[in-house]
Amino acid sequence: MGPAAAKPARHTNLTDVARRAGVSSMTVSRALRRPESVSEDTRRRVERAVAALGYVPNNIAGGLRSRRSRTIACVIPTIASPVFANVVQGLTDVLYGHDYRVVLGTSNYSEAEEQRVTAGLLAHRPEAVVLPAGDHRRELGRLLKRVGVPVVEIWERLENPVDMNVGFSNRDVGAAVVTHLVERGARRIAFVGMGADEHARARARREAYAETVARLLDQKPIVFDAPFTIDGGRAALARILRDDPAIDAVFCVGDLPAVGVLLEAHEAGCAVPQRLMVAGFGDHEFGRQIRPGLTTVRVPERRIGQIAAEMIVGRLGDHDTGPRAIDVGFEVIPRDSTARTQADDSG
Amino acid sequence: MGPAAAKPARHTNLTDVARRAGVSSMTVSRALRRPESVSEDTRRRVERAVAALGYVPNNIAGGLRSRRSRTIACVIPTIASPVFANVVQGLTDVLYGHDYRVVLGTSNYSEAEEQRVTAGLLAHRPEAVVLPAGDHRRELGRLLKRVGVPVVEIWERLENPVDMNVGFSNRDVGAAVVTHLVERGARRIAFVGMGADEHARARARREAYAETVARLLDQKPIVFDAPFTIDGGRAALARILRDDPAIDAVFCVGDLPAVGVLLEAHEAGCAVPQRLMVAGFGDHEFGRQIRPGLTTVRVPERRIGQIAAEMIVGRLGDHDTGPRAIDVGFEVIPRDSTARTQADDSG
DNA sequence: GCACTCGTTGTTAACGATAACAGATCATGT
DNA sequence: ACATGATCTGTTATCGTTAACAACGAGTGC
Repeated sequence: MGPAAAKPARHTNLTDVARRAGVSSMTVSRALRRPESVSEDTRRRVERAVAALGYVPNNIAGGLRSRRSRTIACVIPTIASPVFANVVQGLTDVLYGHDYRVVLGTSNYSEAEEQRVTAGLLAHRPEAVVLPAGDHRRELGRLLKRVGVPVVEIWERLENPVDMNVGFSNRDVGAAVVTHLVERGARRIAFVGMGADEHARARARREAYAETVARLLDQKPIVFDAPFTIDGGRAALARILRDDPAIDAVFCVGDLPAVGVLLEAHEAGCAVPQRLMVAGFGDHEFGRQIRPGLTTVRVPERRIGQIAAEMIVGRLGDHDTGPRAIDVGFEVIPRDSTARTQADDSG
Repeated sequence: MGPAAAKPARHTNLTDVARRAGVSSMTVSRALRRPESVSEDTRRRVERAVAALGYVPNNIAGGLRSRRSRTIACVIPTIASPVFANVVQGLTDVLYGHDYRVVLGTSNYSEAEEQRVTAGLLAHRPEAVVLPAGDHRRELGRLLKRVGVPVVEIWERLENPVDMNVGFSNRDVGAAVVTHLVERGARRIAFVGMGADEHARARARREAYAETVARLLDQKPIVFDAPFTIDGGRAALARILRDDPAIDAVFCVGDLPAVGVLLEAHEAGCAVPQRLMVAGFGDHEFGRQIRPGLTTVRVPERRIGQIAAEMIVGRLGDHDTGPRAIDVGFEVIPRDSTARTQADDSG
């Protein structure tokens, strides 16, 4: 152990295997990648030599020559969020089955970082890049275009994707939830948003809320902003009950504040769903466990990752025919927080 | 767009840049990797040429020659668990700062899969491998040893790590929680475990529980097994109250069943913490929000990833002097579920 | 003025695999 | 018997970079 790091040792390579198997290295390469293209006898001898020498293929060398790194880059804001973790899980699930690996980068919700990280990943010559739909830097778009690598923008369904796109429409989400509430008897619906922290997805939900209450109830939007936390939701409901008691339903931008609304309602003696209905977004575990159960919207996160992977595999394979954009939709999960019966409604 | 996938196009390479800058490609390489090793003038000319041509370095080629892929492999059971997601986040946080990328693999809690995935990742010649401590297959250990790549086993602190190791001791966790309960006045403590699903970490906690109740209370272990869910915890407490009403504290193998215990206690009219104290493990969000708050154990997940990364960077750099094993410890978070006062205790 | 070092740059030969092509062998049909 | 094609294997050059070494000029000390 000297002071300097030991130079990584030489591994056994194709030539070693070839020598041992008594064939050329090209034959070994073939035997490993397309076993049906060599004779039965050769294949067996190569297999034995590989096992005996413990040969591990070197994708770096192969990738250099063939220009196919068998690597897909994925840049997300953070992995420490179930949303993106699930997407990545779906992505790897499918890609590994096709012998692609995933190289991960995190942008920590910073566009500058996203740009830097993506550029760094490109040095590894990924065969495709996956990143969340959103307000990328212009530079990043140009970089990706110049490199000419296939790109999948995920999560949000876009009007004009850079290349490929899988996601759902947050506008549709807003409309669906409001419609659900109205069907259950809501007559005056408030929206709990995130104020200055509002991102594009949240904005889309809010705007769709506004349009839909206008259309179905002829109501003006009533928006209460609060931090995206349980306590934020509590505070929001306190204000709602004080400022506008006629409100009989609340649509929260996410499940966390929605749970806060439920807890505050319980303490304030405000009956859910009889007096007030509550709906959130994201299908957080909380909402499933709390009583009454929280009506919410479930997005097929994992499925988004899987579909992105399938698109990539199709594009890189020899059957580049699949669609370039897919709307995976979402699911409104009705639970007790909006389970108002006709009898309740009349009260 | 023909039926076959287009062969990835040739990118601008070092030679292109060199030609434009009027130097040799070796000089460009140096200017990019160690700018201080070329003259001021040369550096500027190279920078300009790089910018003009939009050159993106090719790590595949560089890695082949230098045998340094600047890639770290990380194999975890699933990314869709906050535990591992946080570890990976910590890992990438640090590694990206040192210009390493993380290639991810998931084993889905299967040893066979772990073996396969790791072998696949090794083809990309990672400079180190990170994987959870645990019962790897023998083959895997041999493979890693033969390849000679540095390995960090994470999460659990091991007696005999394969190579490097960062984690905490689940035995210490068990002892610390029981000690906490005893200090708060517990006299008869039950353990809610996971029965047949018990993994090595859970077992360590259970065994330490048994030893510590023996030592401090001269009590025999009282174990109730239940599924690792909220409902499992509910069922476990129902049995506890029926079978052994003298029990005044419950240590659950995880927060999920512990929350179930809390909920069931509430419904059964069993006062927490006065009549019964409850402790869990994992610092799940639930436990923070529920009332009474759940006493639990917090493990510095992200820190584990960061330390693993630091160990790797040290090992691969020219200062291979750091420790090869680190116990990151853990933190008992006392909340109301064990906040019994002296007065309570006497009742 | 000579040997020597230092800083800078260039030249050459890998790294380990695979694409592309060429050659060998063998069966088959005519 | 011979062309034809199918099947299998070998040879050569190459992917883009960097390690290793060589070379050169300028400055330095004696």
